[in-house]
Amino acid sequence: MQRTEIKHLLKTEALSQDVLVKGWVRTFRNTQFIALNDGSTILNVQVVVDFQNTPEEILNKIKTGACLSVKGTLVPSTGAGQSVEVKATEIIILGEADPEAYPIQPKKHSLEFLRSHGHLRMRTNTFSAIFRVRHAMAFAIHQYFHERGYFYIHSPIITGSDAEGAGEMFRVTTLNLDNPPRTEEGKVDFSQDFFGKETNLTVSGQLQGEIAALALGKVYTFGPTFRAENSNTTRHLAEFWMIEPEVAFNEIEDNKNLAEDFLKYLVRYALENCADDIDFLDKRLAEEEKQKPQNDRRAMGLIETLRFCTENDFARISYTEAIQILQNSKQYKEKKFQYEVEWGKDLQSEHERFLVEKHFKKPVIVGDYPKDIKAFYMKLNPDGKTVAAMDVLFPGIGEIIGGSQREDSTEKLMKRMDEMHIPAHEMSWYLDLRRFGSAPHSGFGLGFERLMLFVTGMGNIRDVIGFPRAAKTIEF
RNA sequence: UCCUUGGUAGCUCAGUCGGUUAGAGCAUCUGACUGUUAAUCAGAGGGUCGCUGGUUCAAGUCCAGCCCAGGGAGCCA
Repeated sequence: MQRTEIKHLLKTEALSQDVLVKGWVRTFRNTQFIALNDGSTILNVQVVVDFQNTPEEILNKIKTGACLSVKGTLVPSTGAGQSVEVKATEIIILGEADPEAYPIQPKKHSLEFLRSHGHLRMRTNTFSAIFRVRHAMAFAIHQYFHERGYFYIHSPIITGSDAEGAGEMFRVTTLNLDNPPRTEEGKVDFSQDFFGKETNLTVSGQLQGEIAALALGKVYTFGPTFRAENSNTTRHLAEFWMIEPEVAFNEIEDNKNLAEDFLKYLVRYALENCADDIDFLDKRLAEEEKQKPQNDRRAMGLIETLRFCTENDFARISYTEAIQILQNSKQYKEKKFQYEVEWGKDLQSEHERFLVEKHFKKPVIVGDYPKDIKAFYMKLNPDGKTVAAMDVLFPGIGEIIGGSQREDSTEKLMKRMDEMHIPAHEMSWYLDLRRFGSAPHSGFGLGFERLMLFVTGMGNIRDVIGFPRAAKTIEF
């Protein structure tokens, strides 16, 4: 007999037909009612046990976490919580779960506790919901770009370029670290390493994306990204997934339009395609918020926040305007900001949060940053002081997207590289993109897990990736 | 890396001014009940108080160092 997935079973008309379901016990109530879940949906199916005619040794093994195969008939439920249920005729224990030893019991567990039992946490409602949504978001990303004629580019994981300038890198080597070969000056001789030079894990697929965009027009990458920063926060990982579209002929405004349309599409996709899971996560968040003091609570619930995001235009301001808004704020005048607000200095988290959560109360795109606080490849504006950069700031998360129009003038790019001490000889291929058939082009990077934080309402980035890698954290 | 708050039963936490035998809820086990929705009721078992050292007649409680975790900051997506 074919197994029916619970997701489909719950939408089936109950006509006392024979069915086979398999799944894991969530709770066993009253020696009679099993809440069974098989991961296909957050919803459980209720299995009704004829306990008087079921052997004791089977009944004793129906415990939270145990895996069952159940044959029975699908009937309308007389109970209130569900429309259909399975009257069991045969129960087979596929895998026992000793309740004395199994850590996941039908009670509220803290996220920290579940994080420390990472191999079992996907069996909970919260985490199964998160990972179904994560799949849906990954799928929606490909669908969005595919429908619009973008090409998916596989940027390399190992890079020989050390000029990407996005933080600390993980070294890739096959050299014997106990006794590496040395040059005459006593330095490690990387010419004897596997690739014949120093290599690292990628910190960005952007530069390769630019190569592809200036040939194929519209491209994107979606892959793992590695940063060896010793950062210990709720929004940083050492290994994370990043989406980086890169588009020839797009100028900075086109880039902002793409970012806004893309994010709204993804959020709408989650609302439309993950309703049960989002609904659960909405309730979970509401429960969690209840525990907090009144003025620490979010202004809106999860679903409300997501709808709001899809229905309203993002605010768009320049860095210079942002500084003015901050300097005219009550907080600034009352010296409530810990860090200085001054043209030329980067916006701090507290400033970004003020703009998004207090002033505009919606997503904000900040553009035209001072050139000195941004990367060398960003296009210099006519004022000679700012660059065509853009950061998309989201409530509760901060920077979810960072992007820019790229400098397409060989001369200006070389000047910037010189000023920022980036060795031109190592980047000749990058300069060639400007030297031959240069074109205006733009792109951005979206942190996949930061998107996941927003869509699921979770607070810690380690809870929206299956197997988090961070400083001093690597398991499984 | 810095700041900050924590570490007490399987989990979540309480533990007063340093003072007798370290408590509660949930989970677990046993029994009762049997159309329940994290079922309910009764009872039972369960502790290296993060680790090391110090102060003291006496330390879960005070002090120092270390380890681990949460939150915030920096860096960034």
